[in-house]
Amino acid sequence: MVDLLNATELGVYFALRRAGDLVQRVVAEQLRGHGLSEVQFTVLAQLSAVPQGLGMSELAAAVVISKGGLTYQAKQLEARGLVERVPDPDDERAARLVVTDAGRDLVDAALPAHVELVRAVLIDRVGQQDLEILRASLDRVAAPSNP
Amino acid sequence: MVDLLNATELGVYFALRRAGDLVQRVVAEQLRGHGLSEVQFTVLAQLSAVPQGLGMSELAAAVVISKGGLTYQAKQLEARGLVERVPDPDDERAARLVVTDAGRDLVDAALPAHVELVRAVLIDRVGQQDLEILRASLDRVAAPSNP
DNA sequence: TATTGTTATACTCTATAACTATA
DNA sequence: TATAGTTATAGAGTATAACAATA
Repeated sequence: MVDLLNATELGVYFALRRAGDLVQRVVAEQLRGHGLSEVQFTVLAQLSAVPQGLGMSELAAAVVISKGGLTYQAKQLEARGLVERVPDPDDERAARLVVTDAGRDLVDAALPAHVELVRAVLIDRVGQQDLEILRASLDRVAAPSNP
Repeated sequence: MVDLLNATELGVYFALRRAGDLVQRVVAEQLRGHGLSEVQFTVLAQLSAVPQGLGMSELAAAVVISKGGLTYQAKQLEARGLVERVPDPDDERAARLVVTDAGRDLVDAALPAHVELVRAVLIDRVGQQDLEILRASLDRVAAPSNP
């Protein structure tokens, strides 16, 4: 017999899963309206923050996807003119992925509604004074040391 | 120009996404070790709580999956002897899905490690006094009225 | 030898629409 | 007519392993 989770613990677990699933679901649905999957949005958002782009391996690790999987997504995005492959001047093997103006425009176009949605389904549901506690707790859960 | 999210709000959002993703990832990985996907585990867990089983449409709604998708999963589970289709005595059209002893055994076998994992990656990371606040906040996010 | 990235492959999962049968 | 469920189909996405080129 193992230590079972008590009611509060189980409640936290299921609430986290439900909340995470719900936010993910509505966000994914909205992004689909912009022709982007979550992974694609994540890739574009990551690249938008880094003018010089990111190497494929680096990016794959950040997005938590395999190398082959990222190559597939990079092709999809490149075919739509949202990203570009540029050679790395310091490493002949490496290819850096860089967001194009069109890619940045798409992120910029998707962002306002995205923000509105996040506010509606998440921020506005949590009391102002609880936001800080919530973030601190979830940060500990999401900490890099958490395997 | 939209109202941008402030630092705390953005922090909550990203922390929720990261925490949710992390918990989902490690849980999925562990369940794979038991030969179950998350959807399959959810199906078995739902059925384990209902001796008389659930109708396909009912179950599809609960798991948030299409009818066709559930039929596929039901076949997978049935082929492994984890669930059974039983006719509904009250409706000739309907088929109820019922968990078998083997299915219940599998859930029971997976549960202890599952609980341990949830405790390790989630419960133990959140201060005891914050668990209640966390649950309350996430419950509001996950409320049926949302969105 | 190790690493970067692509390719080829195979597989899992999903939604959709058409369909059958019963309500 | 409407609903329960299955089937057929097609598509998206993923990981894996083999590979080529460079470090």
